[in-house]
Amino acid sequence: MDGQAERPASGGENGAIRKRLPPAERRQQIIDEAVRFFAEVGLEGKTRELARRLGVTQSLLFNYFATKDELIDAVYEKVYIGRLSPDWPERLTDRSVPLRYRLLAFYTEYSALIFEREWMRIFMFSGLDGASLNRRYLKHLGDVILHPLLAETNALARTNTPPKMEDVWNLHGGIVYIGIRQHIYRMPEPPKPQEEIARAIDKYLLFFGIDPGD
Amino acid sequence: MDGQAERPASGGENGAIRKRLPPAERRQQIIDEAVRFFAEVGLEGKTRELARRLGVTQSLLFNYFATKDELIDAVYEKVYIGRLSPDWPERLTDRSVPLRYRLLAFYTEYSALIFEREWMRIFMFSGLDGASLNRRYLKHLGDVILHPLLAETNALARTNTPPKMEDVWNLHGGIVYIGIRQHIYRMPEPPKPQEEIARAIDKYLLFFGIDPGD
DNA sequence: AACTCTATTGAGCAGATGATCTTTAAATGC
DNA sequence: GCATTTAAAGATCATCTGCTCAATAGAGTT
Repeated sequence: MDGQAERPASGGENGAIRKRLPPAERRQQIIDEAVRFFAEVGLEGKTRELARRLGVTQSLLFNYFATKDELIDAVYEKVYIGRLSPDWPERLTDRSVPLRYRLLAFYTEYSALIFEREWMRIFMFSGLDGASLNRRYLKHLGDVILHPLLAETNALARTNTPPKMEDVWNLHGGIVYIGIRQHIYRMPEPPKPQEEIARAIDKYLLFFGIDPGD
Repeated sequence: MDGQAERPASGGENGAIRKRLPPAERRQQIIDEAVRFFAEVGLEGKTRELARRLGVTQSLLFNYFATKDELIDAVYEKVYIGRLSPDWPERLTDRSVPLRYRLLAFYTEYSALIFEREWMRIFMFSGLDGASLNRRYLKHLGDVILHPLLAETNALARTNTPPKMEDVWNLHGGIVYIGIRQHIYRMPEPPKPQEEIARAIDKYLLFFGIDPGD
């Protein structure tokens, strides 16, 4: 009933011979492209289109992943894993360093990791989907980053209104929103994101009367 | 080849007679349900499922909307229209009122409008989709709200670092992020959103040395 | 060069999906 | 009560989509 079917590989667009990779390598190749693909079009992207971009047949995908959901799980894993470095909780609570520097260091590194189109979009797609990995990530973020950060702020706050968790979320959200604007809404990148992050942090510290050197 | 086909109406779940509404009313009913439906499952939600929720046949939808895209456009219109009240630019620049009150008034009203699951999620879905209405909305927001707001801040700022557009975006983003957490990531609602908004505003004003009474 | 192993292709199925068109029946006017 | 109008249902199409499986051919071994 078809007569045309798929027709990739065997020479294809470029002259590259793309057949018969070692399975581990092919699997990785598929995941890498799937991350780009799903980040661009969403999790409802079709396997045939993904296969076309890879220059392989659609059926090959199911040789490496039993179902599309399993492929998406691999994409989640690849994207979520390693996004929260395990040494941050320690560094954020190192009181030998002024809080301002700790915050600057954290958000400089963190924004470098998350202000990236693939991460931002897949995070948002999976969030809208209610993916459990997304919820776990946010809980983890709260536990190991934001909550400690509240404690650090509390330890230094000089105002009579004590810092609340919501204040930390506000700091965090204001910074993350830079990436949302850029990668979800595709607005132009702000001139100097690092500077905006620094200002957000200073705003936060000033509100609680925390000196830059504390 | 079917033998079963769709089978809604004619009594259905509840005893309500649902046939033969006036076209304008039916059209509105479809749009209303479509907003809820697409907000929940995304724009790739299937017309058959939407029809099932409405208790009508899938083919009826195409009696009111030529294509699914046309229905989605109607959803966009319903959701986006009236979200930015036209009198805000005026009220935001009324210098007889302290800036703090103007900001409080604006964000109290604005958050009441946008901290709503349907809006938040359809806005995000359409943003990820690159919908032109989404881009126009953000441009409009920048032009009629945020840019004037920068001018107002500038007029009152007492610090030597002048306010920048990015500062306004940071204020805005930090507030909007409250709704994102709640409706996109489905985290629990903060205890008192209004209070958090007030604190975000005060942080902003304090950073530029603007007195609450100014 | 023949042989083996298995990564990859090619063909196709079953169910889903947007859309079309004919038929049915609810409301209205006479 | 009957005819007319048209909202809604019912049937169905062409295509798409995730997935399966037998056939093919690339690369290493002998």
